[in-house]
Amino acid sequence: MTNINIRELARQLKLSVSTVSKALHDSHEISDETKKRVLASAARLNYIPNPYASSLRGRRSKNIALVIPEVADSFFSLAINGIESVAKEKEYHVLIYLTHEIYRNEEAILAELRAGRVDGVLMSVSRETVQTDHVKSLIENGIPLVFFDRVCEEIDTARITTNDFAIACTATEHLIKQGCDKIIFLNVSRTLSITNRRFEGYKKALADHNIVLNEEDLVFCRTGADENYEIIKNALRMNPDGVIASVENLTAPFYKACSELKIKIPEDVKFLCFSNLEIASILHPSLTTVTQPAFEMGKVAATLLFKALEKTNFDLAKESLEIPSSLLIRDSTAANKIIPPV
Amino acid sequence: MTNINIRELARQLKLSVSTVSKALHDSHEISDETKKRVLASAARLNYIPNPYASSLRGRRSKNIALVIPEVADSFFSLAINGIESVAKEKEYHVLIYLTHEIYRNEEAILAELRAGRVDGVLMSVSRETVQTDHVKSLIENGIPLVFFDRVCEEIDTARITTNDFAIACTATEHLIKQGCDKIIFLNVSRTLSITNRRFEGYKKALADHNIVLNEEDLVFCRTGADENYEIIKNALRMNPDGVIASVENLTAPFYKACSELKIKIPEDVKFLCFSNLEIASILHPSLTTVTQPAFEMGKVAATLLFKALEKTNFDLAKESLEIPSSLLIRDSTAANKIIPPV
DNA sequence: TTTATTTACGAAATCGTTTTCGCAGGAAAT
DNA sequence: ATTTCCTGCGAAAACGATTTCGTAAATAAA
Repeated sequence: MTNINIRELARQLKLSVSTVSKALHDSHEISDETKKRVLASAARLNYIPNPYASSLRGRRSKNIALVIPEVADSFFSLAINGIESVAKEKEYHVLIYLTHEIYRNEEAILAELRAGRVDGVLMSVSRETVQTDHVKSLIENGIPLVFFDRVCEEIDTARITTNDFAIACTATEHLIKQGCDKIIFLNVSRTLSITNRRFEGYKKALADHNIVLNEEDLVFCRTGADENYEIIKNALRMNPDGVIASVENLTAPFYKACSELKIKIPEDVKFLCFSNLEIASILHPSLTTVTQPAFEMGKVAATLLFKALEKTNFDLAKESLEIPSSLLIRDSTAANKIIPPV
Repeated sequence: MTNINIRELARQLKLSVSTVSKALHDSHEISDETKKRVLASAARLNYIPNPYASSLRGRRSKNIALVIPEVADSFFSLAINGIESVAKEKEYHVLIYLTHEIYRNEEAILAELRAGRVDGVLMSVSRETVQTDHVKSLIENGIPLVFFDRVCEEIDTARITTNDFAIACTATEHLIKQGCDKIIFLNVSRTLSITNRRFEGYKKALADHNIVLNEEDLVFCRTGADENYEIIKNALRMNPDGVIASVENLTAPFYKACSELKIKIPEDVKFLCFSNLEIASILHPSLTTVTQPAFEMGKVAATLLFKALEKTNFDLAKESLEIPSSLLIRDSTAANKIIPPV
């Protein structure tokens, strides 16, 4: 029924508990013969060490936490795969926590983690996060944390990001080259570093091409698909010829709004989105995306965290890394055919 | 730096460790005044009990495991939300494990879980799973398990499923009513209970309408999008007028294949898919789906698991539940216009 | 007044490992 | 022949909480 423990194992082998433990850990103190006996017995009896006893004694849990806003977002689900692949290799376990983009959830989660349920934390902050005391407090408690994608700039630890500024600039220039000069930027948060960096890249591209940025060109969306649909419909009334959506889940409301308003993509308005949606290529028109290296970012973040866990004196603060995104040009930003002058 | 423990807390309060522990657990043995003092001190010093010590002593971890094939699938990401919502309420933590549809991964994960890292398990089996010894062994170790969506029929525990058979029948009949009589079924596994039940529902509908089922009408896909694209292209050469895809990730290869072969949906072939994709409605044509109550299923499965954890003598085997899916009819299965006879 | 009961707390055992330390006994060195 | 050094193992002390049991004082019952 319940699991066998090391004492019982020792009793059956007529050895002491400490000898068995050492044999299982392949200690040099134990003869090869004894080791073989112990391992054979352990396998036969299906002995698995109690993880809580090990953690309590060894002060390491073999758990890491993954703190993210949402899981129903392709960036995060791909990143999880990257993280899981590393964790599995290191024989670590992954605890998943969702903030649902709410700061006080994030705060409560990190507070709980301070107790040591996990050895380290991988995190992407919520849209609302401005304060960072909860993160500082965790790190001060000796729990290393690596940010990926959505980071807190002021925290001195590793940040795995992508080139949001540069790629947003490139993407905006792409729209400009395709003939746009009234481009709207759909943001979701005034505080989120990544979308703000994307916005800065967009501004840079406009400035470089002497396009004036009007206040109305920056539109803030919310979390619900329905409200975003309304917000986008409103935004489209300003007759933009290009739209950049800073997050994936604005795609559906955008396509719907265009369809409702009989606005044609890309003829009337060109559209591109920061997205990892696999299905972007079968949308109609197929969607031009800025695609982040989600799996890779997860993998690198996890690898770094494990380095910090394995090596002492490993300074995470010196390990930030930027992995480039790619602009995948598809039909939603195709140039209009030039009607030849008569 | 490191967390304060109960001994230090007791020292500062000039109380014994046991008194402090009891006060924190609101024991009747402790006076209100002392309780107040202890709670105040604990809050001030940011005391959080070491979860491993508690788990070791109390023989419960406050962890549950979620074992699923993939996270990059809308059904599972929505189900995770449902599960997380319950876990959070119960102050439990969720460990996530991915099998990537590989049986031996599933086996290794469950073997590890037998040691007691978690108090209970929520699981959706991989495509490859036929044997069930790993599950039995876990349950025999006293760890309750609840299946959701993809279940093992022969294991005597709670199964949260949806009406795969009935809804597949309904969906197939819908295609028949729309004028199809050569309908192909895209399956992914010979062993997976849910897609097989869907297949049975499809067969029933065909039989009810006196449509002969040819061997070639059942097509098996694989895991990679690219190979599925080829498989589907091949299948389309049989000129079906209807296609049912039993899992979500066949949508993209199907649309691509049709586009490549210049086959029009729904004029040349009507298509529907078992899917929770939110953007089904903005595909072109918008996609008719059989949509499972993913969030609800996750939530119910988790709720049931917690009941089993809280109550003794709660018989999970008697708690299986079926929650109906819905057929969301959109343009990909629209009837052809009837060309009036001259 | 004596005895029973309640109240409020502390000492110590316990959960299952890991690790430090000690100690035999044999081998090697002096 | 004595001392030093390995080798292989066991006893016991952690890790930090919970819980059982014991007990002194205060109160209630007799």
